[in-house]
Amino acid sequence: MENQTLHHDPCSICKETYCVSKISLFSHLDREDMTKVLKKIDRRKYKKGEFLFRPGETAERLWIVNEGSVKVFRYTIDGKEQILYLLTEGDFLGDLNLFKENRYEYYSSALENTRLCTLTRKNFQQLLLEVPTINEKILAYAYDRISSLEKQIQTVTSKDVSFRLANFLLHFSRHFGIKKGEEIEITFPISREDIANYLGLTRETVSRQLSQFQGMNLIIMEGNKKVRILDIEELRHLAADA
Amino acid sequence: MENQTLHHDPCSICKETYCVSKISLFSHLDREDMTKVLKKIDRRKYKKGEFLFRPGETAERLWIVNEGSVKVFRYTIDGKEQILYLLTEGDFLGDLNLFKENRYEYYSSALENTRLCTLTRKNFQQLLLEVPTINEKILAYAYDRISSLEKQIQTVTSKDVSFRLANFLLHFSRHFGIKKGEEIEITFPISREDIANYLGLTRETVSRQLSQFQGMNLIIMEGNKKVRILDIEELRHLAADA
DNA sequence: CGAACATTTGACGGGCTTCAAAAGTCGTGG
DNA sequence: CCACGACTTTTGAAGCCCGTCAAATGTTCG
Repeated sequence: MENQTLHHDPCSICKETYCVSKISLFSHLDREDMTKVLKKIDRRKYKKGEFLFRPGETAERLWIVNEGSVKVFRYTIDGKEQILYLLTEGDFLGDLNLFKENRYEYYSSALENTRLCTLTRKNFQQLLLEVPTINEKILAYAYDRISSLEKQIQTVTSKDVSFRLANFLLHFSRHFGIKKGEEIEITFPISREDIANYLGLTRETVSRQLSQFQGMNLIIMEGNKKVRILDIEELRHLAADA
Repeated sequence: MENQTLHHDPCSICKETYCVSKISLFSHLDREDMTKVLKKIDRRKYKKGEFLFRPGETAERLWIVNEGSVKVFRYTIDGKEQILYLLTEGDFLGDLNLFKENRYEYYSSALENTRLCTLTRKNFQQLLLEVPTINEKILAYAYDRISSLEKQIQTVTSKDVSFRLANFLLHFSRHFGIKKGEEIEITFPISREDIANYLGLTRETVSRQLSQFQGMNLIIMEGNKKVRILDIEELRHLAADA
């Protein structure tokens, strides 16, 4: 057996650094700086449906998704959920809130059982002083987030449901897709209703459009959480994704 | 006459610093730093309809609207304009593009005859070194822009046209509104079609909803570019604006 | 295995889009 | 300053698509 070094299991080290090394904010750091970050981190577990925070609570933490997924949402005037962000492994949340004293304006809850790494405001600010390169990363991230919101606006203002849903499927296939031969298999952490709330539609409409995609041989649905993409070219075409 | 100091007209100084002092990026600067900025600025005029830039052009400038207004937009798959930003006096554009080497992904054109102040990439980067406080302002600005995009998503995903348009009118009354007694008078730089493209609707729908607002005695329309708001309370109510 | 929950499917109604035409507005040149 | 033409806006009518409500089917998890 290769157990000689079990007391020094590389995997335990690996796991320790895990949430830190996989987010873009920190992934460029060397071993030494990485350790500085690690020491400041709290680990938390949330069960499916539990809230990370609610509107009005003071924003005090940087949240990093280590395992699982999380949604960020508000309610529209007609009482429907509007999902703004879907976060998965390596995504983070709350960084910009730490540059001002302020309160959350939306809800966040776990979509499945989820592990998070968090940094308090104090620790985060201290870190910025110790490792100034993180500042640049934050600006780059803000820029990405703006681009993605701009894209989401373009998606949700479109009247065309197939366009919206095709965009959604492509977006998710990049995050969750696993290539299996010609096909791409996606396992969603979210329900039809969540998809609908993300796209500003109803669950029935999402359901109908997915069935139609299946009828067109673009996808095959397996159970409620799995989709196999058969014809990604045609899906790209529908999504006007060049 | 009060012409003794005409050779030293305070207004000419005022005008020189104008575009610089009125944008949030620079408004906190002292006289000395302000002068550093001023020296680097180019002034440009654009006629109504002229393009500031188009997709694919390299992003090389920070744009500041000194007088007039500008729209930033893309086209949807069905060939309709989707307006992302409407900028007026004191707004600026292109700052985040200067942190990366990149190209514009949208169009920008003048909505009326417009004066702009611009800074080249080189001058902007030099300025950041000379006046580091500007960095913080940029992050604060990015945060605001994210908030406003999030709000726009909430607006455009709403099915309710009166909600969307009420939000739009309130948004504009803050920028363009002039209080006249009980009323607020707004002079739009944009057409009905532009409003529609901003809200993801058609010009007919916007037209009909404005007529309905007029019928409800919330507004009075005068010509095509002027609206007087009679009952801002009810408009706020419709916009779910607390 | 069964109950709670999620998804699918169908039928219907309403509101926005589309197409079309009329009315209004704006700018230009005489 | 007025008149004309181009353009924008308004209004009307019809059609389609999504939302809503309801019921059936499927799925998940204790």
